Amino acid sequence: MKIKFIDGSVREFQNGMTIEDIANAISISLRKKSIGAKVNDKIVDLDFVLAEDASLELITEESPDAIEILRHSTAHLLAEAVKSIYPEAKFGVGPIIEEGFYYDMDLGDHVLTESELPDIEKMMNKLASQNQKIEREVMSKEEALEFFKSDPYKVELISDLPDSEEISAYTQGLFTDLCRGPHLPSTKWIRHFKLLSLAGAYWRGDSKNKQLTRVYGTAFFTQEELKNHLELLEERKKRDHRKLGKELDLFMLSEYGPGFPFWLPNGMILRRELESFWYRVHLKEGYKLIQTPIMLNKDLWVVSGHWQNYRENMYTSEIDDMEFAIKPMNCPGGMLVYKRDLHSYKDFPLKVGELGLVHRHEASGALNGLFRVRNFTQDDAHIFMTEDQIVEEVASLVRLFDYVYSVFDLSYHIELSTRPLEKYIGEISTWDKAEAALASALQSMNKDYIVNPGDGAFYGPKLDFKLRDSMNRIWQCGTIQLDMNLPERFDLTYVDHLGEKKRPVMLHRALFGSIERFIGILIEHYAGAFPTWLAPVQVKVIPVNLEYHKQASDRLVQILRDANIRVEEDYRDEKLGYKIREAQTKKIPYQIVIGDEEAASDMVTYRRYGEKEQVKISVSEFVEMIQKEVKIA
RNA sequence: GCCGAAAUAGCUCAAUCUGGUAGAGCAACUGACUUGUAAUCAGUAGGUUACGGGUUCAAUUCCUGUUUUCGGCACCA
Repeated sequence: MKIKFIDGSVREFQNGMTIEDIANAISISLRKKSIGAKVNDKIVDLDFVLAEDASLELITEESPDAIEILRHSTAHLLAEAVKSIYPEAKFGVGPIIEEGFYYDMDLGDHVLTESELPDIEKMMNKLASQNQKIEREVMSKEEALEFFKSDPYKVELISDLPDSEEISAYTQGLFTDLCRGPHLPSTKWIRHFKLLSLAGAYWRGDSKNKQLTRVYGTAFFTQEELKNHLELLEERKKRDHRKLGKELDLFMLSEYGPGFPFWLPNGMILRRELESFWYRVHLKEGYKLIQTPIMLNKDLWVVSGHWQNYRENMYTSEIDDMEFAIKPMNCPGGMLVYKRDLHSYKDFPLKVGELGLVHRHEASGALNGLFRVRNFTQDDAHIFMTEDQIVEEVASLVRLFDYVYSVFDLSYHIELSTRPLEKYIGEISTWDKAEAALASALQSMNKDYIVNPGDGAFYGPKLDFKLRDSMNRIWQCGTIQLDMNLPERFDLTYVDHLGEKKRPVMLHRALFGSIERFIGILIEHYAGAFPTWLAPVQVKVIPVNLEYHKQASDRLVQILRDANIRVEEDYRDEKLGYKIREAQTKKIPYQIVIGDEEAASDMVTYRRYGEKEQVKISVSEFVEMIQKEVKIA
C-alpha cells in the first residue's frame, strides 16, 4: 500500500501494518513522540491497522489535535480513579470541552464534595505513573451490551448507537470504558492535569432525567501550560464583573429584587455613555427612535403569539379587571407603531430603534450578576422592507455591527441558525429563501460563518454574533433575525409602486443584545479599567499640599469641568501616596498631581492608569488630549 | 426549576468541627502629623451572626423550613 505523508512524500508499506509499525520504520524517536495519528484526516489510535493506500499524519504533543486526545484520556483516567475509590460508580459520558474535559458519574448514595477532588487527583497520578497501556477493542453490539450490562448509562448509549457504527471500548489497567476514541498509547503521558470543579448535570442534558455528578478538569502536556491556564482562570475570577461592580460602585443587587439590578451613580455614567453612543450611531444610520410601553393588554400578546409560546417567562398584572403583561420583548409594541400609519415602498427600509426595558421571568438558578437578569434593556430595532431588500439590509447591519464591536476591541464570529426541524411556522420554501438571503448577504461581504442547523427561532432564521473577550470567552450579543411571522399575524402592509397592498418583511436586530449584559462583558473585558470615554471618573486631581495647592487645584477642576471632562478632586487629609494608590485602585484613567511647579505655571503633570511615567504638558494641551480621546462616533 | 456549596461589621475574612451570646485588617468617625506619585500614627464607634422554627440550662455553632448568593445543569439577551 502507498502511504502519503504530510510533507507530500509517498512511501510503500506492507498491507496490514499498524501506524506504530510505520512510525517505527521511519524513526524510533518519531514513534516515541507519537500519541496518535490522522489517517485520511480522521484521528485514530497508534495501533490502527492500515490496510490500503492512505494519507498519514502522525500526531505528536505539538500537533493541534494532541491536546484533545490527552484530555480525553485524562477523562478516562478520572473515571478509572473514581472507579477504584468507589467501585459501585456508574458512568455517563466524559467528553472534551473547549478548555478541558468532564465526566458525568453516578456514585449512588455517595455525595462527592470538592474536598475529595485532591484525593481523586492523587489516585489519578498513581494510576498514570503505572504507565498502563490503553488498548482498543472492537465489540459487536451484543458483546458490548453484555460487557457493560451492569452500567445502565452505557447500555443506553450502546442501544442508541446506529447499527452501522463500529463499537469500541478502551481498557487501561482494570478499567474499561465504552469509547469511540482515540486515546493515548499509555497513561504515562498524563502528568499535568487538574480537577477544577463539580456540579450536577442531567443525564443526556434533559431536565426530565436523573441528575449525575459532573467533575470538570483540564490537562496539558507541560506544567507551564497548565500553570498558565490556571492563572488565566484566576485572572477571570479577578475580573468577575460582580466583584468589580462592587469595588467600582457600578451597580448593586438586593435580595428584595433578585435579578433586578440597581444602577449606582458610577454605573449610570457607563450606561449613559453607552446609550448616547448608541443613539448617535443609529441616528447616523437613519434610524427612527421610539419607546413603547412596559405593560400592554394580554390581547396583544395573544395576537403576537407570546401568550401561547412565552407565557411562563412573562410577568402579568391586572388593571381595571383586565389582564396585562409586562413586555418580555419589544416587537409587539413596535408592530402597533407601524400600524398607526400607512406605509409606502418609498419609505423602505424603515428602521425603527428602541432601547426597550423588558422583563422576563428567568429561572432562579440562571441568575448571574448582570449576565443574566430579570429585567434588561434591549437595544432593539425593527427594520421593515421588501423581500428584495433583505440582502442589502443585512449587509449594512453587519457593517454596523463590525464598526461598533471594533470600538470595544471585541472580535466575533457569526453563526447562521436555520429552520428548527419541528417547531417552525410558515412554508419551507420561504425559510429556504430567508436562509439563503442571510447567507448570501454574508457571502457578499466575504464574512465567514458557522451554520447552526435547526437552531433558528420558530418564526425565522437568524444570524448570531458571538463575541470573544480579552479573556478568551465567548458571549452571544448581537443578533439579526428574519421574521416572516409577526408581519402576518399583525397584518402589516405597505403600498407598492402599483398601488397594491403588500406584506413587508421584517428584521429584528440587537447589537449589544442587552445593555446590562454588555456592560457586564465590558467590565470583565477591560478588567474595570475603562477607556476614557466610558470611565465614570476620567481625571483625579490631587494637590500635594492642601494649604498651598488647593486654589490651583480648584482652578484646574473648574477648567476641566467646563470642558465636560468628568473630574474629581481629592482634598482629604491624607498623604499623597495614599491618594495616588486609591486613584489607581479605582482605575481612573488620568491622575494629576498639583504641586508648587504646577501652581506656578499653566502646566499639569499627569499619569495614565497603569503607567509609571509622569508627563508634564500645558492645561490646554491636556484638555485637548482628553477631548480627542473621548471622541467616539 | 434541578444537583451541590455558602450566608458572621460597609468590604475582605476569623471564631463554628469539639455549643458557653463574636475577633482582625481595610473603610467610617475623632485627634495628631502637612506630606511630590500604590497604604502616617493613635483613638472611637460599628454585629438580634440572612430570616423563621426546633433541640438544649445555654445556639453564630446542632437539626429544620424559607430567602438570597456561588459552581454547574436545564433555559437564555
